[in-house]
This record gives sequence, structure tokens and C-alpha cells, in this order.
Amino acid sequence: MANQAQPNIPEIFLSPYNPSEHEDNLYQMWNDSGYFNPDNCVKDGIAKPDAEPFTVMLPPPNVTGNLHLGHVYEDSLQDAFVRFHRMQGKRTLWVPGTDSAAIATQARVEKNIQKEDKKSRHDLGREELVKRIEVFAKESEGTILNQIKKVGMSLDWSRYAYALDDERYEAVMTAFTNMYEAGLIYRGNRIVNWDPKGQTTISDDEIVYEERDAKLYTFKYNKDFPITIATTRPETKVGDTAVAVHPEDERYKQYIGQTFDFIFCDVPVSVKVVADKEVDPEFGTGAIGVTPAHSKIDWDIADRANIDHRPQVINEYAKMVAEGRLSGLKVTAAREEVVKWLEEENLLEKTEDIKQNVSTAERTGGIIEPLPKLQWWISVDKEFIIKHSEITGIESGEKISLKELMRKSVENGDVVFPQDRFRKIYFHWIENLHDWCISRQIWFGHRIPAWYKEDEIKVQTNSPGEGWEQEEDVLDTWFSSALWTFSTLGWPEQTKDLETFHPTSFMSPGYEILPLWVSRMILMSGFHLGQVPFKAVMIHGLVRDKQGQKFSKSLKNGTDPLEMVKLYSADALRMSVLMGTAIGNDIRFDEQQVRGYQKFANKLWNISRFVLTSNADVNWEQVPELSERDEEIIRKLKQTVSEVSDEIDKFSLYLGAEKAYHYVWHELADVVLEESKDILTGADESAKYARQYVLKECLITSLKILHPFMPFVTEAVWQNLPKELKDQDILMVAKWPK
RNA sequence: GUCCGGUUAGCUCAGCUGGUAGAGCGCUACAUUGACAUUGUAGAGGCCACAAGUUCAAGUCUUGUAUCGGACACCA
Repeated sequence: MANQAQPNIPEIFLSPYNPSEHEDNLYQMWNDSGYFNPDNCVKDGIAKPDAEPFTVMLPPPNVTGNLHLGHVYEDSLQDAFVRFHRMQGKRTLWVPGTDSAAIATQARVEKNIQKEDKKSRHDLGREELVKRIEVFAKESEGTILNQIKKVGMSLDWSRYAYALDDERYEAVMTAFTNMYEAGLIYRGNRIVNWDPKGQTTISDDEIVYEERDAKLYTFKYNKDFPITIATTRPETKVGDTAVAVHPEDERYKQYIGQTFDFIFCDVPVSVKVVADKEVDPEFGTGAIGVTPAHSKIDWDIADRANIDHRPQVINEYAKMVAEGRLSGLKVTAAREEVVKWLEEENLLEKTEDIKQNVSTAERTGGIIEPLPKLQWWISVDKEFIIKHSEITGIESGEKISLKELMRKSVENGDVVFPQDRFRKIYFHWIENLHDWCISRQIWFGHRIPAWYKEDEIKVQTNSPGEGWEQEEDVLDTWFSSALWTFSTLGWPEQTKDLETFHPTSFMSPGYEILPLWVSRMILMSGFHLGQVPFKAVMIHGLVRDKQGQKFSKSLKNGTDPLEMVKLYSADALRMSVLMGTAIGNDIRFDEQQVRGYQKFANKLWNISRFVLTSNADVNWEQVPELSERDEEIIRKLKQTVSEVSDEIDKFSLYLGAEKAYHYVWHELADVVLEESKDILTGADESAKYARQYVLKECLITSLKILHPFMPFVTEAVWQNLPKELKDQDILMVAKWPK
């Protein structure tokens, strides 16, 4: 091309698209415009004051974390929806935030302190440790926020929320107090999942099962004891209070109701033979040694048989508290010791190798020790009176349990799962739901607002006065996360934001936190507001590497998204995760694809150059006389717009992106531009003018429909278009075409 | 054990309410110093896992089988 002969088009188009030259500036420009905030859009007439609101809450990443591909995927999905709806003139709000990930963050800081100062948390004391964790959290906060900006997320930073800031604190305290007063939060002694390594309770959802080799020991407690039992944990048998058999089991029927006293491994033990339907006569010997204090199932059996839950024989450090030869031993050592004793006494009948699923803590990897502990719980089955309800099928003033509330919110269609299979998974999970243990024995987090004085308990945010001691435990992180859709909007204050933007429009989490988070948001929002937290849940899959493996630190297969941005651009990275996979399925990340979409960005750049070059200095005042072919091109363009819009509306973002992409490259560039060359260089001025007009329309519309997916390159082109072609200075808030 | 998915071109995946298969990447050949160093055109390549059923018609609906994967539960 003869460069010096170029008509008046911005020089920038003369070289290939260079994303790093534009992206940061464009983000800055968007941010400075104020249009991430819907209030400003209303003020400047971009959205009508009564326009339909569209709200999304960013699933808050860990404040101390780094952006990974999973975030990029999740956030790109949301940003595309948000930008689409913003361009349609809705009052569009996307709220950013970060989470504290209390257990992980505290563990990390404790480790640092241990390493640098050789001090434990107890050396430092509660206040000092919490202070240090806060400092650490705040220091690292900027990292993830900047990374999110780097990939172009159109979040309203003026509404930024942090899980442990003052407003969220207010919400958490109020939520706890209200639920306590409704009788849904209670303190109870129950078997919990105790993580001896992390020194805290964890919820069922934080457990991972690992298959390990174990030994099943079959033995008698004592020579005179008539029943043989089998166990993988002989060391707990000093805590047995019963032996359970199936009520119909002919072998043992005669012993039911009898009590036996004997010395087991230096410890006096008294067991009663009880009948329980849960016992499988086929497994082992068909008889279970019941250790109520160290097994959930046994605890329940003891409950049903009305037997004492004590004694506790293992402590919080997974050491034996029993008297005699086991005293002070770790459980693993105690196990060997008991087996040795059984052999000495000739009580051991056999030892078998079996596979066993061992419960371990997700975060620390510690083996879970079930222990009875005084904990705080949320009852999911207890009925309460719901004061106010806007949820279909639930009347204000009705009696209902949280479980029912969670079921009905989805059953009646107030919360829609566009993918049917996740709806099923949700219901399946609700069926298996138990009371939720919400107390955690760490220091970083929201301290439970319960106060003790002698035998009295008061639940309130501030100290009732002299002599009252506050509960040591903090709340499960998921408690505050569950409030997120409305705590971010100012609740418990009845703010205008809350009124306008809640329920939110949709939530887009990964399937791994459906039970942990999604269902609990439904629970909390239903209880506190009588609303659902969101109208739709778009569950997405995991981002995996090319081989289909999960990204993980240990595999060292992690791809740094920022590296991809640097190499190819944020737009290309976003397209590569959005396109090609139906939402809900796992994605295989392939760098080749990112490269491919960067080519596309450049293609778009060149299309723009071509159109601008051929349209330079045209005066648009005349009405063009379109040929039949011109009209056909416009028809096809409009059809593409409506297809893309439809797909996005149906949550099929990947199809919307693909249709826009396909149109621009293989219709607009390959067909329309090619055939226009002759017309543009031809002698028919009227036909030329008409085609110039058509090309202009095609370009503007293409930029618009691609903007939700590739915000940067489309905006970069837009910023260099002549003013008279634009309906808004900024593409981000330009009108979505029809 | 209960539940939920996947199985379509060499690879990664689309294919919505049934009308004899699509994209990207890769591959082959040709073209290209006129928007495009990141281009175009053409092409090869598929018993849509298998079987039975419904239908005028089945990747598409039903049932079953195989196989891979996931979630939940969990046994002493």
C-alpha cells in the first residue's frame, strides 16, 4: 500500500493492532467516565431513571490470592452479560469484592510468623495476630484487584466490598442475632469434624475423602464377652458404651439389653448390647462397638438407644486421654498398642487389609477426628415464622423450615437454573442437608456475638457490660459469604441500592461451590429479606489444561493469565475461554486458541482500517439509494444482531460470541469487503455512496456486538472513529443495535 | 451405594423444540508486494460409542449396554 496516499484516517490504523498500547488506557478511560456506576449512567441520560435494573455480584476472590484462569473465565462470562445489558440501557450494576478466606489466610500468616519470629499464635495473642493478618490481607488486596482490572472487568469500584469491612460486619452481626432470636441458631454439643492439624472444626463440605489402606481388626473385648466385633479403630474402643446389633439378627438376639463390665486395655469399660436397624448384619461380624464420643453414627445410635455419650477418650490434639498404657499416646500409636494388647490377651481373631475412605481436611490435609464439641449450629429443619416473603409459594407469616425455603425458592421458579442438570444436583443436595456448624476455632474472622457470664448467655453485637466474656470462636466464612448479595447493598440498612438492585439478576459460580455457597445464599436471602438472592444461576465448569488436568500448584501446569494478556491481549484471552465450550462443561485451555483470537482482533482492526479508508471525507447528509444487494447485506447484519442477542439472552454466551465472530470474519470481511472493492473503485458514484453507507453500518454494528466479548479492541477502534458516526463517545455505553 | 454428565473430523468442542453433519486449530494444494508480515480460495478427513424402539424421518426422543468422568453418601 502506498502509505503517503492515505486519506485522513487516524495514523494508528496504519500499523497492526497493538493491544498493550491501548488496554490500560482504555480501562482508565472507562473508569474515569464513571459509567461503571449505573447512577452516573442515569445522570448522563444513558440509562433512563426507571430503566430495568440488572445486577450481578462478583463472586469475591480471596483477598490474598492471585488471579487464575478460573477467575478469568468466571469474570469474563459476567462481564459479557453486564456489558450487553448496559448497552441495552438497563441500570446495570456489577459489584466487586474480596473475601477473607479466614482459615487459609490465618494459616498462611501463622506459618510466616512461625518461620520468621519462631512464635506461635498463642505467643502473640489474639489481638496481635488478628492485627497482623489484617495488615497482610490489606497489603495483598491490591494485587488481585489490579489483575481484575487488567482483564477489563467493568465493575463499579465505588461499591467495592471486603468481607471483613465495617458494613459487612454490621450485616453479619445482625444476621446472626436475628437468626438466634428466631431460634434457628443454637449452641449444641454434637459430634463435629475436628481437624487436629488446623485446630478447628470444619464443615462437611470442607472434607475430602481419601482412599487409604487400612486394617480391619476382628476381636472380642474380653474372654467372657459373647460377641465378636470388628473395627478399623481399636484405640477408640476404650470409649465404647454399647454394642449394636440388628434387631432381627438371630446370632445376637438373646443378648440384647444385657450389660457387660470388663477391663479393656487397662480401662474399665461397660457396654450394653442394643438393637439398631442401621446395623448391617452382613458387614464384619454384624455387631458394632459403639463409641458415641468419636463417631457420628455411634453418637446417633447412642441417642436412639438412650445411652450416655461419654466418655471422650481422644483430645483435640488427637492424643489419648484414657488412663493406663494408652495415656498420652497419639491415636496411631495407641492403635498399635491396643492391637499388641489384644494379641497378648489372645483376643484378636483376625486382621484383614481393606480399603477405607479417610476423611481429611481440605485445607490442611489433616485426618479428621470426630469429637463431641460445644458448637454453634444453624438448624435447617426447625420451623419458624417467615415475617415477610416475596417468594412464590411462600406466604408472609407462614411457618416454614430453612430447608423448605431453599427447596421452594428453586422449585417454584424464582431461582432459575438454565441448565437442568444443576437443578437436579441442587435438589439432591438439599435432600442430604444436615444442620450447619457455623463456629470455627480460629481468630481471624467475625467473632460470634455471644456473651457468657456464669450460666447466662446473651447474643448481641456489643458487650452487655462488666464480667461478660465473648465467645472465642469465629463464624464460618460461608456464613458471611451467604449474605453477600445483600450485605454488599447496604443491608441491614434499608438502602436505595437494596431496594433497586436486589434480587440480583444472576450469579455465575463454578459447580464446586453450588452447595457451599449458592444454596446458602438462597437460605440467607430467603430468611432475612424474604427474597431470592438472584433470579438465575448459571453454573460454569472448571478450566483445565490441554490434557484435561485440573490446574494446580503441585502439578506445576498453571498458566498465568497475566502472561497470556501480555503475550496476546486480554480480549484474546477472554474469547478463548468464552468460545467453544457450552457453559457448565469443563474447558480445556489451549494457548493456540488465544493466539487465534488475537489474530481475530487484528482482523477487526484491519476491517476498520479498510472501511475508514474508503469512507474518509464522505459527507453523510444524503440519503443513500440502496441496491438490492446492499439491502441484503443490511438484512444479514440485522439477522446476526438478533441471533447474537437471542443467544446471550438464553445464557448461551459461547454461541453468541461464535456467531458474532463468524459474521465479522467470514461474512463481513471475506464476502462484503471483497465484493465492495470493485464498487468503491468504480465509476458509479451513487452505488459507491450507498456501499460506503452500508460498510459504515456494518462496522459500527459489528463493533457493538463484539464489545461484550472483546471490549478493548472494539473500544480502541471506536475511539478512533469520526465523531459523526457514533451515538456515544464511549462504546461501552453505546446503544445495542436492533 | 445414590445421583448427574460425556462419548460427533487428527485435536478441542458446537449442533436449541427430530428433516440425511458444523467451527476453531492442525493437515494438503494453489493464490497473494492493493484492508490484513496475524491473508484468501479450494480440498482431504465422520456407520455422530453400541443395540433395540418410537417416527414418513433419529447425533437430536425412549430403553438398555459399554466406557470415561464428576457430585453426594459411606460401614464398624
